Amino acid sequence: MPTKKIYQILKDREERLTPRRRAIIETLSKNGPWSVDLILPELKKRGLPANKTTVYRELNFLNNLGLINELHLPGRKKYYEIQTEHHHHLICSKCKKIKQLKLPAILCKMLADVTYINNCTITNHHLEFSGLCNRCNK
Amino acid sequence: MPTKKIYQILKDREERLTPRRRAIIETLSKNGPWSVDLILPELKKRGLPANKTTVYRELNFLNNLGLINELHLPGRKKYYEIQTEHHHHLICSKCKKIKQLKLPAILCKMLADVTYINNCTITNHHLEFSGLCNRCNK
DNA sequence: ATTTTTGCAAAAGGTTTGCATTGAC
DNA sequence: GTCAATGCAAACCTTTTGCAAAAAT
Repeated sequence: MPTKKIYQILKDREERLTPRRRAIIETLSKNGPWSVDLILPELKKRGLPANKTTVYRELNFLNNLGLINELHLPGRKKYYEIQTEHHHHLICSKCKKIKQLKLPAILCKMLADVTYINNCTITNHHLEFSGLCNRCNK
Repeated sequence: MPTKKIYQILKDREERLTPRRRAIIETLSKNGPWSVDLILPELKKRGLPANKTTVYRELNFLNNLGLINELHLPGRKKYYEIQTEHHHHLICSKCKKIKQLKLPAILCKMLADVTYINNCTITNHHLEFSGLCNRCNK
């Protein structure tokens, strides 16, 4: 979702667009799963240092509006991503970094088509791979 | 993996099989993702109440030996499962319970066959669904 | 002027660590 | 007898909450 659309949604809902909120949204719009401790230095770089509480609150705010997604990754930290094209993640067993991956289209479609198994209705899925990322694979 | 095999592996490694360790392994061998707070009452039921620290330590011990798997589920708690048949999870959006699911065999095989994407080597995957479980689906 | 957002400090929630004691082999 | 497992308390780390001050509309 482009940042402009997010700003529009916030405006429609009569939510305020403060400098810090804007900076957090802009940061999130860059690739990669984001955790609070990754976001904080980004904000400082942009000349809008914020308290971590603010960032936590902002992430919950955006998540509750459905504008970002919480990821379920190993470790204690919470990670979020702006809702973009459907994709999956690879956690590199060597460098521990998280990369975004896209599945082959056929497989992707097959997964999306799974809507019912064992009397369970399926509305969404998270697929996470482990292995070696392109850098560590060399 | 059957509990007997686990006991054998522990024996081979000259690790001790204490009553509490055995009770924890037996508990884990029952279906479902297990967190510390789910395991504790099980141990009490079996007449072997344990301190939560013990359970945390035991789970790390078993995980480090590769006998159980840590799951990546929403929330702050850690969940583990004994390595069984390959399967996936559904997190019910209504009752929040976690169910085990098996994918259609074709899809399962296709996923397993994904070993290389974008210069990344893939060795494993976790697939987690959200939706409504069989009970909430009625 | 009113309501939200922000920062700070403190609390909460889950997990880990240090250390003395108990128990397995 | 030796070394690992256990319980307890305290520390730890990430996230949340309460409250007063600042900023947005």
